[in-house]
Amino acid sequence: MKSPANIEKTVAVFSQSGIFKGLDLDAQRDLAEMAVTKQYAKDDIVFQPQDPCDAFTMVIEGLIRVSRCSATGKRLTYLLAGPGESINLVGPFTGAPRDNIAEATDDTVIAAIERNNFIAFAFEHPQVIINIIETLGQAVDSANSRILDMLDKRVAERLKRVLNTLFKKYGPVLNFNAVEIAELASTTTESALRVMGNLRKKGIIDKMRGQITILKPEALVDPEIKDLWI
Amino acid sequence: MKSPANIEKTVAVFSQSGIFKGLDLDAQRDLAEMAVTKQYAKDDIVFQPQDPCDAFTMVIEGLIRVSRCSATGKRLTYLLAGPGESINLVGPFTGAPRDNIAEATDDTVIAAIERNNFIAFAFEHPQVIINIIETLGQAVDSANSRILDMLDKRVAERLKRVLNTLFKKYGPVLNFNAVEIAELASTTTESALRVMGNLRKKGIIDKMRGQITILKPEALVDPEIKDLWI
DNA sequence: CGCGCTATTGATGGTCGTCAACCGCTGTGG
DNA sequence: CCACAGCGGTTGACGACCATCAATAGCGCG
Repeated sequence: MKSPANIEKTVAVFSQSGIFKGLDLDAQRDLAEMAVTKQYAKDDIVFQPQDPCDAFTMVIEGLIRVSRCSATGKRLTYLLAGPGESINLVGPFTGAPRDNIAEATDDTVIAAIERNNFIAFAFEHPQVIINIIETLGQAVDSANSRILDMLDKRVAERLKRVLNTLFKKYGPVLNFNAVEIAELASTTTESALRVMGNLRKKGIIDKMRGQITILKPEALVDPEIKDLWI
Repeated sequence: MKSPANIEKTVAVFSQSGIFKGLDLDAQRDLAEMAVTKQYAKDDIVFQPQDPCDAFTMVIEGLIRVSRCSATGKRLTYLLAGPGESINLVGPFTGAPRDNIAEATDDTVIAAIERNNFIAFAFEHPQVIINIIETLGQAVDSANSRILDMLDKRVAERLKRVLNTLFKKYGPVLNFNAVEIAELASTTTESALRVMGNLRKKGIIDKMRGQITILKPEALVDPEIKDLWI
């Protein structure tokens, strides 16, 4: 759990993360010493609505989907956290539960830092606080931008934006199925499938079960539109 | 500008605010001494997209609307800031411009604290940082909840939610016109008008030019649904 | 008094959510 | 090793909801 190799791996991820980037190496190593790593298998639940928050959590390896459900069971995915991304920026400061659910979409390793230790560390390193606030600002902007998209974009355009964002983040081969794409584009599975059917006919993407391949990324780009933050 | 009466007024607002609540009085007074108050008339613009942020800003009196525009000119209002609410929680920490526009909807007085002074103060009073992060968390949750509402609620339900939230925040007499309500409910002016026409026929609200009166607040409540944060 | 903005209501059509049926994998259990 | 269940993918038909356009009326301000 606390083997030197483990610590080094954790430090390596921290140093590339949006939150801890730029801290001096000693501080990052102190932090890594405080971290406990945990393993999750595909589809394991990392936290649920109602769970209080007792630890800051960052993905070391793999991918975690953070989403929120409506009363009628529709699901909105608002964060896909890969290595170096945190799945709970607010929780450690308040300890309170939120309405989100976090699930591993792959075999995943996380680093968890007990909330009080994390808070103490953050206040000793103000840049960490600033990074957190900046990231939360991006989350707010991204959510508002999705609302505007729903007002004046059709499903096809929203979906292209999602695919383009995923392409920039993960490259041309995307391991997502239609349900997951729909939850990112705020639409239904059927509509997502229909639109992707068109994109396939046009030779812009290809796909097989659970996998989408972007063939012509340039066809997805809408100039004037910023990427999403997910 | 820095008359004792002014300072006292500012302290009084700070002490009721979500961000500075609970700080000891000396600290609040120190902060108020740093603040510069400014007046805005109805429809004045407080900041615009592209404006860098150089001061933390809190409303002392009046009301400021913070919204964001889409490429096609649609506008989404995501914050109505009254006394004790801040209109830029992220900006002071990054200094960077964002895509929001802030306008006074009434004659309004704000307190502005130069960004570096504010940051220094916040780091000396960690509770302020925690309050800011908690508030940003509410903003993210509220935005996501609006997205879910657009997926599985009809315009009538969204609008009732908006009216109910405004009622709780401002009481039964609301000085908003149909355009402003539409921008809060993510719909068009016509639809907002139509729905409010129905509510009037049912005796739930009354309205005249630029003013809505809630007659039966209980008819707006949807159990199971939390209030919005706007 | 006339211009402009808000309110109001009607008519129309498009988008897309919903329901339903079907196909082809894939993995499991007999 | 095969059969079957179950899930993801695919396509079609239908219709509700609501954005859009349009036309008009009322109020306020210079």
